[in-house]
Amino acid sequence: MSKPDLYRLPDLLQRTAELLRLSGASDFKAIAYEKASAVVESEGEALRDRDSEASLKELPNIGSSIAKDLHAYMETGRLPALEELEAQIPAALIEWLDISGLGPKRAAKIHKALDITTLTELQAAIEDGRVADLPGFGKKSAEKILEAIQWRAQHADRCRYDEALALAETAREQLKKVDGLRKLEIAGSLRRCRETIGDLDFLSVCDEPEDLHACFRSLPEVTEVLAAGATKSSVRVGNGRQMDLRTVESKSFAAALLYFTGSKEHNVFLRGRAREKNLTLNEYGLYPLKEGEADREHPLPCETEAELYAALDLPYTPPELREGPYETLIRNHQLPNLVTENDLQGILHAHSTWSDGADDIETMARACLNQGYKYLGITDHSKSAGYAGGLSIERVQAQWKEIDALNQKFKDEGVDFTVYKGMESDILIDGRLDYPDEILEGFDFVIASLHSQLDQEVSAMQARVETALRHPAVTLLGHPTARLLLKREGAKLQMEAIIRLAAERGVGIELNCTPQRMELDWRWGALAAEVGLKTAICPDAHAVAEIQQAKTYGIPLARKAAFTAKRILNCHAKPFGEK
DNA sequence: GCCGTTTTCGGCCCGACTGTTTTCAGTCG
Repeated sequence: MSKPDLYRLPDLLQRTAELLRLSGASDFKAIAYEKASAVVESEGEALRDRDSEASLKELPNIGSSIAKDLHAYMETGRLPALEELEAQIPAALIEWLDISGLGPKRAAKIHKALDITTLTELQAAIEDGRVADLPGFGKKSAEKILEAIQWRAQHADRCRYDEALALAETAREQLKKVDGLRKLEIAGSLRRCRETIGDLDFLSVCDEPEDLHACFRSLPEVTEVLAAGATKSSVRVGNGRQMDLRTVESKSFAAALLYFTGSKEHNVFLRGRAREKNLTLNEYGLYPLKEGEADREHPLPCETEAELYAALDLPYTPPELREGPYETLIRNHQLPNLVTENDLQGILHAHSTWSDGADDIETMARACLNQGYKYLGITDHSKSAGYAGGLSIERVQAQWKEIDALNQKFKDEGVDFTVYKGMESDILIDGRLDYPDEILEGFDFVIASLHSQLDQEVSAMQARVETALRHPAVTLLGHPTARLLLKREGAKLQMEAIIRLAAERGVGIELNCTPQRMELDWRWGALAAEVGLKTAICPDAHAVAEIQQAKTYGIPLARKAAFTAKRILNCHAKPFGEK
């Protein structure tokens, strides 16, 4: 019998937790499964070495009950705890948990009282008044749930990082005008630089909180006010996003910023750490514990997040790394020194009018020069990309001549700037590249990318990409899955094997920072660091205006994926060595 | 369900807001 997939296991445990909540079990029992899910995820393939219940039980947060379950899974590919729950609770009910305002308790209550399981039935039950009549519910609750169901049907529940960033900046400009505003920061997943954002969170200190909140609730983008309290306002804006504004006292700002930046898991970690130090942490501050109670009279004087981390004997953890498997590195004061904007030396991966770019090579190059870069690596499309004006061999050779002439021109002008001859070559259906080897050898660097036939079955797709990675001319693998955020899932690849092979071959995997792509996905950052994978921050610029994507989106992505400047080709003065 | 240098029982991170109540449960972050 083949071995069960371990990568599915964290999801199955997560699902168990959700079903437990719906079944009315103790919330702590559900939390126990969530913790187990995190442990299993961080163990990865190493879990296979634990082939007995006893050795599984040695893992943190795995007790005898879950150990038994995990062992059963490894033997049979089935999780008994989950199967028992699935026998009791209809699968459709899990969807109810995606309805904002409807949690597990009330979902279970409606389900049991009215004997309904689908969202359609739920909607009907609200519309004919059955939900409002239930004890503990009312007209208003029912209406809110209905609105949430309808909204969910209309909007995706997240937006891209770039959209959220633009929205946040616009709101910030307006709020800044309020008199008495002393501090205003964006927190939440946007500050953590997630590639997609659910809600936007603002945190403020203000002498006139009522004015600030009134301004917030009347921003032109606001379509609905969801909550209007003295220190917290929630609104819905045009693109369907929710925005929250909280105001705190100045002395609580650092603790609140930490708290509202999250992630939830990181907060739990920090609170646990505080307990270890006989302290307690909440969004108002860090307090000594006195006989098990917080001594609220004597908060530790921390004005910045860095001081809070220091008080917990931890290194300052950049927001980007406040999720993911970094707790051990944080504890051991071994966080990587993340790349910053100032490390970027040049631009790699840009298109010109030779293929589907809007600007010619010299225009692109001079724009890079003006932005302080030392080089530009032009990578137009290869000949199979007919839709994008891919270059024939003759046109490649003509482009090389133009680049040589341009480099000579810079030299004559006494300008220290280089244009590198690159190519974004399609990876053909069988893994070959788009030109014969003697042409490929003529480039300074080659990015191999998937652009078409993305629905190949897994093993063929895997072989296709691995073949490309083994080609000696390949410098970088471009946007590995070719996903489009919130639109297209992308190619199904076994990314771990690809990252390991790329590192072994000395091939990098690009960080494509067009906001629709944002991959290599940051979730692979820890593995990439472990195997020493290289990368390049690639704006995939099709016009001068898109060069800035390297800084605006690329740096956040690279930081979130835990890259140091050293492992990033275009953070070096000579990105391809002395070639 | 997991955990333990006061604990094998009784904790488990904690506060704001809302709606349905008339003191609090549920949800969210």
